[in-house]
Amino acid sequence: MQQVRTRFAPSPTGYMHLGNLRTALYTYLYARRTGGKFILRIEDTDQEREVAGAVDIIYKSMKTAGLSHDEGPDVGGPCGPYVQSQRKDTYMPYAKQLVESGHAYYCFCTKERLDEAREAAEKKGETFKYDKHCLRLSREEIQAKLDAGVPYVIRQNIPTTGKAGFDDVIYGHVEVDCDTLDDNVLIKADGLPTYNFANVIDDHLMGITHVMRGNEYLSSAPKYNLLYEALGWTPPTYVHLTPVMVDAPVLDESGKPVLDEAGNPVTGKRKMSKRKGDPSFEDLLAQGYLTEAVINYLVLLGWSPRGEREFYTLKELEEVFDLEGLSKSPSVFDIQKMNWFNAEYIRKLSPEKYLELATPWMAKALDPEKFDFKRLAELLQGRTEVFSQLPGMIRFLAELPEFSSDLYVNKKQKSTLESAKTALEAALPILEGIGDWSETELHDRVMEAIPGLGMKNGQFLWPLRIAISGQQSTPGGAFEIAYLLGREETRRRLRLALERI
RNA sequence: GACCUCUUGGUCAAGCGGUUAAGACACCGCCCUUUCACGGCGGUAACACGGGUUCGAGUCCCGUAGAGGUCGCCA
Repeated sequence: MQQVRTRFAPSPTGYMHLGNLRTALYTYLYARRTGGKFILRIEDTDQEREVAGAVDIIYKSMKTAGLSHDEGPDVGGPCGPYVQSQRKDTYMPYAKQLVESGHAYYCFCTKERLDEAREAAEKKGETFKYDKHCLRLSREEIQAKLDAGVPYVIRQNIPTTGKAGFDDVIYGHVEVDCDTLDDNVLIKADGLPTYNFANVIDDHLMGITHVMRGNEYLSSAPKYNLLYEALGWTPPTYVHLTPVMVDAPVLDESGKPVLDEAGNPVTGKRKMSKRKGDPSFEDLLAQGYLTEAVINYLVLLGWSPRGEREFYTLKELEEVFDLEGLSKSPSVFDIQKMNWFNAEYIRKLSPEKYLELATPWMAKALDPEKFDFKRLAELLQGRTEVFSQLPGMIRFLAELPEFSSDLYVNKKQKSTLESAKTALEAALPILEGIGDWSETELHDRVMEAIPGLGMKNGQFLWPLRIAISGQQSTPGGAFEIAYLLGREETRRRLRLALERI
């Protein structure tokens, strides 16, 4: 059997879409699973949209995601160059070949003429289709214009009758009437190929066996197959992947949320889009998501291993990924499940690794000189969903927040304003009598004193924690918080609380 | 508008003619507990609709509706 060759062919936009990353992931996994080759190709035939440094971002994202390619611009390979703008000269001969065989033709129509025609069609409520105007030109007329240097494009000559179709692994056989298809531009006036042409030529020349890409290409795939036929080539196996969606508030033209009769924002599903504020892979990493978690979540968004297992490393995915598990319908990116995956991966980190990753985030809220980050990290690890939440969780240690006395009242802990006051009054001397300010000392001295006060543990400890933290929930109990704050600050906060209660 | 595609709980999804229609996230309740979280146990919640085919349909076929995509000298 022929060796599988897959390719990921992004155009350099300056960031890695989550949808693109997932496509890259599936493409990579399929190659690895089958023992094939994974190729990276840069599709930069649109000179006007060039973004500086964008190609480096692609390399970087692929690298951090762990998707290593066997061939590509940076690592080379037998089918190079792997950047389309550097392959400029390879396309024209094929275009000319198609012109010779009647599958393509020169077109000298100006943009103005086309725009007018497009507008006119639109006004009549019709779909614009190029009218094959230039197909009627004689050989001599064409040559004359060419010699005169009239700008031209080369268009695909699509039959006016019959059907065009292709087979897709996910969607099966798809077929359309040729007369619904437009004569695409193959070679632009600047001499560079369009995507429509370049992808066919390059996929063939690079020996791509499985074309995996977003299903926005589903409607144009029949045209590509026509090209393969015209060139006498065997089409690749197509795998059209569903888009990654988000369920987000619908915005009107001015960017304001659309409201329903009740005044609630209307939400709707749409494709994820960086431009509309949805996070890219880089954004997620910057917010403190772990790449392993992102990969794991993403791979299951649109693909199912059909078991109950849902935790996979990249290595493990390379063993089990298949095309059969790919889904047909779009999937909605759910940040809650993403967070859950992230939290699970964070819990699995070694304490050392966690401390290392959490330190910069903790330092945004606390002075590392003044707080025991190691202990804090131990308390925080099981409670971290996303690292960016950390500063907000620990800021109270640096500065006591304003809080209402209502916080002292807790039914389950049997804590009332009165019992809280009693507890705090009793707590002060106990804490002041502690010699070694450690968690065990704090724990032991306080716990042995509570029964003598005729109180329940919760009745005493709840208000104590509230008094020194000012928050309903904290990453740790009263003893941990007291330890982290230190003797002086704990005493200061306790006195303050007694004044205010 | 035309063409193509899709449709199982709020979300991700299993299911490939016979199941009490899995599992996960989220949500709710209980337990554990000095808070929250973790963990354990339990719960609410789905086959878009209408016709067929069949002894039997979430699974096959046809309509309808809804959703997505395409209709660029962008990719």
